[in-house]
Amino acid sequence: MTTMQDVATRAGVSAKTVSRVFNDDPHVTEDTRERVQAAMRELKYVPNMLARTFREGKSAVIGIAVPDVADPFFAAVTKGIELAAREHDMAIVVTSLGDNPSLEQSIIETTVRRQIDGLIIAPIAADQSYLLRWQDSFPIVFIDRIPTKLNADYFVEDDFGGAFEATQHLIAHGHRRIAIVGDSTDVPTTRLRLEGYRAALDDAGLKKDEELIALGSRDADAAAQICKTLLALPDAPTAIFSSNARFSTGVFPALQALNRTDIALISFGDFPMADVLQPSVSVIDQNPRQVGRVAAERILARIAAPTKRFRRKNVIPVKLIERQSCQSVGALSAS
Amino acid sequence: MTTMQDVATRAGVSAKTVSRVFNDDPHVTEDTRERVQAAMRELKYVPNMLARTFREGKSAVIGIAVPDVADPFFAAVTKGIELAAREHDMAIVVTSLGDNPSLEQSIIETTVRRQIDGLIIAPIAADQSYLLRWQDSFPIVFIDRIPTKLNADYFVEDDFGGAFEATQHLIAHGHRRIAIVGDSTDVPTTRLRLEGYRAALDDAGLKKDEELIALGSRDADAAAQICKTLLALPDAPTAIFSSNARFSTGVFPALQALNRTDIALISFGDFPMADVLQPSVSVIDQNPRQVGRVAAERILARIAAPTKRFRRKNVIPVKLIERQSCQSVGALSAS
DNA sequence: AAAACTCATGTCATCGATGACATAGTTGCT
DNA sequence: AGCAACTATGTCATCGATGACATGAGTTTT
Repeated sequence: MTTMQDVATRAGVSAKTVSRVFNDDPHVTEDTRERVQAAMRELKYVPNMLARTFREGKSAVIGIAVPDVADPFFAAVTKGIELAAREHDMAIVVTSLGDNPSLEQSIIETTVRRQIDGLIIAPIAADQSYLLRWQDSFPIVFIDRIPTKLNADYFVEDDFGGAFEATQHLIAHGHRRIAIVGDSTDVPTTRLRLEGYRAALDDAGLKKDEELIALGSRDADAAAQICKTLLALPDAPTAIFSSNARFSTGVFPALQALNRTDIALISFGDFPMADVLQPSVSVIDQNPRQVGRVAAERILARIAAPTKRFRRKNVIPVKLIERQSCQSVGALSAS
Repeated sequence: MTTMQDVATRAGVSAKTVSRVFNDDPHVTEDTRERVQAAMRELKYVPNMLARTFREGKSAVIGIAVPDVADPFFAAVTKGIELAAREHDMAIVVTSLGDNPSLEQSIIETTVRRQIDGLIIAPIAADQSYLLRWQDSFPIVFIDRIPTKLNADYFVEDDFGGAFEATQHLIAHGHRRIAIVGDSTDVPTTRLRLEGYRAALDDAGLKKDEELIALGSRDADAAAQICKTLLALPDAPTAIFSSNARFSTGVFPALQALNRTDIALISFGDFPMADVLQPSVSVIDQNPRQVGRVAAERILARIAAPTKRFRRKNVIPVKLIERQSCQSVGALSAS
């Protein structure tokens, strides 16, 4: 590997001068500059970022930790972060936390040792207090899920509002027995969505039936399974509110397999092909790319102005995209 | 930030001894070890990876460059790489190349400056000779697309075979006018798939009609558009071979919008919900996660044994997943 | 013409961890 | 006892780039 010293020797100057040329320092004669640049070209000099960043103590890297990079939602978030980061010559190191909350801390800590300049995290555990000690080393921004036992910036979707709207939408279409399918209430997101669901039922004066609250699934398959159980109930639901997109990709096929596309479905979170399924699935759209972008911009803003004050809690509005899956049976077949 | 020197002072030893304790060097008395460990705990010492890796000249990072991290295929590849990398305590830095080939080189070069230990790339440009000079610094592995103007390891799917099989499958279902939709033949992948398609037609003694070869689209929307054009042809195709999954997510809705789900469709590359669409879409499955894993393992193997020889060209078999979209009209409506 | 000032360039130290080597103290063996 | 072998620990240099400061040559000022 070619170093500045190599270039310096070749050009007959000191390493410092090479550094100056490289960094466009005006205090270099045109003549020297050209000789150095020629030497750089000949030796194909490439700066060693590791040395530079080591000296600065910073790595020009933003760490990203999400439950699963392959999940379309988080993949889109990642893309949003990446695009924003690139505008500031920052790279991103990405990590999947998986679904075992007890591993979260150690996975994060290996990331953090790399002297990242900022961390964007969608946590899976029920306690992020371990991040406290890092907070004055670099900015930390939570996305999708609020931090627990820690104060930090966060950008979350309007979980309560979205769930409320989704449920209300089902009610408006005449549904009275509405089930909710989701993961664990350990996840703050799910908790809030459940609350939104409950509030909408209350609002409409509907009875809340605990047997229609089907939480606790771990993946799409489990969601599909629980969906079958729900429909086998003596007093089965006529509509399902799927509290996240991942589960919707399990619930929809389950309904289809049972030939029960008469059951209304609405999903918190858009998902690929939701608009071309039959029936197309109404969703609460979260704009993940935007979430990623604003989170990254917050990190960058905090790096640029460490003392400035920012709004901690940021709720990103969600949008109901109405498709066919909530239409009443009559309306659907008539279409 | 706490350094080894801080810990050393606190424990009344030299920094080197702290280093020894940290690295489990046996030449430390139990007594000293404990004092140092206590000091580390009190000061919450965390090693500075940047310093370590700078000294080693390596960063314990694998660089990944793909056209788009948010694309489900590449997201899955990334996941596969990440899981393999983590087993070796390596992090991944991810970069999207976008769709402008002329930017590829500069994007890669910013990644490469970070002294990555290996690079996994799915290129978008038509010339990777610029990577030549890096080849003896760290292993480079191509995925999905073979390198151009460069010799390097690659792991690609069986493009020719898969396309052949897909086309043959359509022929077996009675189709005689089969269109192919894809991006540019600048992409080797597409070129090979086109060849597979042509070979299958030849094999069956079918006439190859140039107007059915609809390449050149840049995204799903363009693919949808071209699909409409195809169907408006006087002698329109009865089947479409979509040469990649991304485009299939454009073609399918287009067919549906035109109410032409009688047109058979097969997709090179599985995509989310393909199995629950109506009709469900037959695909050539590529197993992206596996592609990611083997690519990462090759990187790791090359790092571990720099002189060992490996097979350069690796073709990963693909698998036809038969669903409904190629069934003849009669069969489908009867199902 | 001497003093003051510019400007190009160089020298040295530094960032944190760690190899190479040094040193002082201890144990073991004849 | 005397010397080798070993052990615990320390000192120094190093990785590459770059800030702080130094130097020396040339230029301006009075």
